[in-house]
Amino acid sequence: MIPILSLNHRDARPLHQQVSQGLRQLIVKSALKPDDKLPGVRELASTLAINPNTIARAYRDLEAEGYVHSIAGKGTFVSPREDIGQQRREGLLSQWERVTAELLYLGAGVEELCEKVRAMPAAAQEGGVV
Amino acid sequence: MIPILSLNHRDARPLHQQVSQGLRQLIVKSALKPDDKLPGVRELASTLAINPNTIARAYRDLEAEGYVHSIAGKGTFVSPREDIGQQRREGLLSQWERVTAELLYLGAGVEELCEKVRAMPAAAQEGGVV
Amino acid sequence: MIPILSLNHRDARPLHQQVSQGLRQLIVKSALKPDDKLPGVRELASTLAINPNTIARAYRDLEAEGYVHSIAGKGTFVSPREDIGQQRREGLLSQWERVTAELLYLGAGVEELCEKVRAMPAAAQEGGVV
Amino acid sequence: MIPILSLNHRDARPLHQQVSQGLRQLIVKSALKPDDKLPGVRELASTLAINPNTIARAYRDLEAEGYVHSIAGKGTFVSPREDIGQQRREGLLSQWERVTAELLYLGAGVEELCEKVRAMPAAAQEGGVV
DNA sequence: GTGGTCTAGACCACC
DNA sequence: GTGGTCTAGACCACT
Repeated sequence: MIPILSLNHRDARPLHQQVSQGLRQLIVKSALKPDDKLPGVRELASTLAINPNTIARAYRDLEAEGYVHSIAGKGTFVSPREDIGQQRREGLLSQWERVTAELLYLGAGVEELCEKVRAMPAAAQEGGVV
Repeated sequence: MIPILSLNHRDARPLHQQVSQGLRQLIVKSALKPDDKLPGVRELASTLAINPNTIARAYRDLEAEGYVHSIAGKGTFVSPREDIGQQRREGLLSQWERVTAELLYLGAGVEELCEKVRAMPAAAQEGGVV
Repeated sequence: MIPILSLNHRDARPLHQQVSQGLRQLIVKSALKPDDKLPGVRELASTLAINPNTIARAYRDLEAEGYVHSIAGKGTFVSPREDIGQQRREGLLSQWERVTAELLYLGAGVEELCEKVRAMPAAAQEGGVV
Repeated sequence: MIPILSLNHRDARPLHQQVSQGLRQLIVKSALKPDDKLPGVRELASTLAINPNTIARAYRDLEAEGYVHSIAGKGTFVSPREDIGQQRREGLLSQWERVTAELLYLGAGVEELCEKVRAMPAAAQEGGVV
């Protein structure tokens, strides 16, 4: 029982998106590493007390992005970083540029943001890249 | 022919959101400066070939965020930076942290991102004040 | 037959505002408590004999203020007090000061108003917790 | 040149409402006392650099409420408090109760509000009631 | 001519 | 069945 997800039933976003984003963050922060097995659809569904269809939808979306891959009869596993689609990379980058530009407009300092970037990967790399 | 927005009808995001985001970016990049007048609701609607109500919704949302202010009978105008609500600032920052973490995981270099940040405000200020 | 709202079609204020204000008052007076479900958009619309879009607009505005939160596919629910934005608090206070000053000018007694204030929360709490 | 009004051209409210509210506040705070003459329509219009029709509309609304009275050929004058319509009194009181209830719900203290009420009339009464 | 409101009716995603 | 989106078209108030 490695992965812990918290659902916010008062969040406007659909549940399947909350699930997929939560798992994505666990992967990104290396709490789930390549080849780790995700909990089964029914198992996770009962843990979170929601419909299995919702979990399945989340897994399907993550698979389309390249974050995980399913093997029939065995389960769903974290994929290596290299499998993540270029499409997602590009989308993320343009989103990042939009958000960063807005933050700067709103008065965030250039160095302030840079420091935040530098402080971030420490945690991720710990358990990530050897 | 001041503001150019491109809509993608195949995009999953609602049209009104694409419109508001596009305008927000124009403001953030100083292509639209405080007190500038936005195109009229009907005018922009016919330019983009969508319903005026959709534009009105976008304007209303931007107004709630503090990016613009509408005056019945006169038009919709860009507001000064200071009017933008604290709520939006906070939401943006957490979004930025999520996206940045994911980009780093996907192989983006810390210095690469920092350089992008540094290069950004230059462009914004250039396009603005000349 | 939980929530009762009365609309005045001769009132100068727009319908969606009458609806949102009415619901806000029900929340403030604890007739609707956190996590309570508001009537569905179509349901309330047919009860009040107005268009569902108008109700949706009211719900959306209340959501922006933090009074309620909507979940697609489930419904609209009362949010906890803490979710209400600081912006609204500030606006209310300045409005309260204007109105109070005018009432005092019109002959309302200081102690008379104070007594009203003191008498108020009692009613709210009584109707709430029993 | 007694009365000073500041218009906010970025305010969403129509100009005539800003004018009438501004004048009402001046009366309420005894900056304008009964029988004082308001500036002429054209005079105030040129002072504020707006259309005379807008001023005329504001004066007309204030007259309907009983705050002022116009004498053809002479001008517009502040009326005694007694002339202010019962209708407005009632409207104000119900508005005050709504706003007060909401402030209490949002955490304002009973005594905090009472103190504000007590601190208020000091300024008003100075030049007001003998 | 401007934004704001309201109606009527349709379609979609979510659960 | 829920809320969300979008369209089409009408009317109003403000400047």
